[in-house]
Amino acid sequence: MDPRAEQILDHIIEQYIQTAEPVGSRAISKLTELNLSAATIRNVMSDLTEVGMLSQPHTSAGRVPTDRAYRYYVDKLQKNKPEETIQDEVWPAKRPYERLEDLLYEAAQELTEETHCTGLLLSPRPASSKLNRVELIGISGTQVLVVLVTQAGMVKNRIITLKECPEQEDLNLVASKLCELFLGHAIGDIHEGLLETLAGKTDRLSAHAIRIGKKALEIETSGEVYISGGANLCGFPEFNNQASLKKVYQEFEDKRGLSRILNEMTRSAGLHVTIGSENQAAGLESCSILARTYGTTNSLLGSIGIIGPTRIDYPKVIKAIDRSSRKLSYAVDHFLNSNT
Amino acid sequence: MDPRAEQILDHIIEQYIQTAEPVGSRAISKLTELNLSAATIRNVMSDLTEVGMLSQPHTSAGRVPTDRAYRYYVDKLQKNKPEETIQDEVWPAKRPYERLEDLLYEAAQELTEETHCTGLLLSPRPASSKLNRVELIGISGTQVLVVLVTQAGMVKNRIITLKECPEQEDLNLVASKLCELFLGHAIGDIHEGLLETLAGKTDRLSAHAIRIGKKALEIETSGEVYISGGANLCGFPEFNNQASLKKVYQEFEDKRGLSRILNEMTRSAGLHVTIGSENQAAGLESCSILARTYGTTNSLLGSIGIIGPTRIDYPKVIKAIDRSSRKLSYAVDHFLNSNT
DNA sequence: AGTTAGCACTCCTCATCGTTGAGTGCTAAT
DNA sequence: ATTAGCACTCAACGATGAGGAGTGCTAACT
Repeated sequence: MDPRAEQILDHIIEQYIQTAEPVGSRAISKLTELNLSAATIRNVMSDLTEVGMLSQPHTSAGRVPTDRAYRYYVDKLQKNKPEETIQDEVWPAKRPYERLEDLLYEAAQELTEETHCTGLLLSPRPASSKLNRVELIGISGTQVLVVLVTQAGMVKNRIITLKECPEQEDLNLVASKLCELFLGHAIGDIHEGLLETLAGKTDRLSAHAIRIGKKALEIETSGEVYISGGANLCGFPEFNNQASLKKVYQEFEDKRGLSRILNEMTRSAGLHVTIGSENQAAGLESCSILARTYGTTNSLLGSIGIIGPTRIDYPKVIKAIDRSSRKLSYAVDHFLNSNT
Repeated sequence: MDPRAEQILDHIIEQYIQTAEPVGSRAISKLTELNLSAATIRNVMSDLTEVGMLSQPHTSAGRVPTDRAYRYYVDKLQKNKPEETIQDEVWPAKRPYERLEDLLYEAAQELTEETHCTGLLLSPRPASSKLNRVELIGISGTQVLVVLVTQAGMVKNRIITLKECPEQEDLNLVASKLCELFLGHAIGDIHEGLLETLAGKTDRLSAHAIRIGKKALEIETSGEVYISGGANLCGFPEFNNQASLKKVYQEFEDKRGLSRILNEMTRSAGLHVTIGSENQAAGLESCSILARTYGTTNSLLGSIGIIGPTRIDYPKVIKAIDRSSRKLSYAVDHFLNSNT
């Protein structure tokens, strides 16, 4: 693409992000240093419309960037990013955190306030969390309360039902056996395969351990989605009617769509952006989602980011998310080290 | 108040609930069996306006019921209610529930779908829950994971930090001592007073128990608010602008206002209704909240209900809530009995 | 050949202005 | 006490027209 056309497109996008109004050729001619007449800009705009970067609400209106234009814009932003000159951001811990979740929520809320958008957070995937502790507590004839403590300090509990439930003493033995054998392994891995290593053993304890472990370690493979500041969407002109808001809020309730998108984003490190129709969720086709992974140096735990209209201030929001995710990573690292 | 005026007021309210449009004198004259001319109706309407039961959007529009009118209407509905002829509603358990919460959420969702409003649920107040089991699990030098199991089958865990943490063996002894002494007592009561009964004892274990129990049993005194179907509010004509929606959604996020209202409602058995400005929460002055307590015969656990615009179909919604809360009570009872 | 001024054209926006109609309040007759 | 009649109010609607922002095209300019 013509470099001059690129420049013009950038200006149109930035102008539209600021004003939410279709951008005309005159505005670009006046507001930029290009010293080009409106007529010239018009020719370029016409070309950009032909290649699907701009659209017109109606014949005599200005131009609006398409999803494709935002995609191009964001890709360029990422490419020209100053080479990760980043000093680690420090989290000014306001108070000691008891639970990892508290830390995560606070980070998301801070990001929400900073960007005036809606914050998204994907918590660490339980199945990928490393086992630190198992406790089995018989609570009735057939039911056992399973308490799993991960090395990330998260506590999960579930109640499982067994046909025949061993005595509490045996449960304790099974629990400590599981701990001993699988300490530090991902819970999902233990459940999916490692338990089988016990299959050869014929002692009573191992048999119990397999049977109970198979149920006790069955755990969510996706992280949980936390949403903060959903009401902020009511501030955007693109959501000025009930129908458009309803679609998004429905996605906020049935979180499966968001969960899929955020889990997908957590598969590789760094910033991920999905724009408008790129979102694989029916209600989010007029939204953009930006999120960045957080975690320790050698493992991605989850993602933190925001959701807003496709006309979102990408540069500003990306900066905020970068900072946020770094601060959060720092804090999580600190949290984990101080707890082991 | 004149019985005829009452009749007319009822008709106006019911008409307005159906149409969401100001109701005129002609409509009442034609639609009712009263055989009164529009002029007569007008006179009555004028009186009703004077006593604050009706209001006019503008001079030449019909009348709209005020909050006070809805209050009068709901009070009458309650008074004329057929004397609790109620057969217990049965919950057709679709699947076995592992956790009490699952049961509660499903009840709220069912109510939401039935009423097309937004469902509210207040879960049992942890501090009022009766203790069934305590486990103390040391997870680091100074931190102890506390697992509380209530007799309602709810599991709560928190992490507490102790200056000096006893060995796991001692923790186990403390836990079983606490269990033994306080089984079946409300956790809040134990924390507030019962622990003191140990103060006389001078043995090491009792000292530990007081110190740890004071921290371990510190627990929320309010139930948690669960909201289901928030997007449904987007369907009502009264919320057809961003500002009005935003106010309500902000209350959905910072749940303190709703929590206060629902907790208050749970103090006495039965149906509770707060209408418009009666709601002690800034964002809810154009909403009505209806909720009914649920629980076992001798203890109120929480409340289930709905929130919608003040122009809500009170008779229908009240019926739905009554049914729902009875079904839920039945199910909770069943759940508790099958688990002990 | 790229750029630009000029111009006709489109079409949204906004204000104006009757018109309509639903609804009211008042009065006088029943 | 009730009601018919009537004047009045005011939102809603549609038509009309001016204004203006913006476009696309063409012809002239560098």
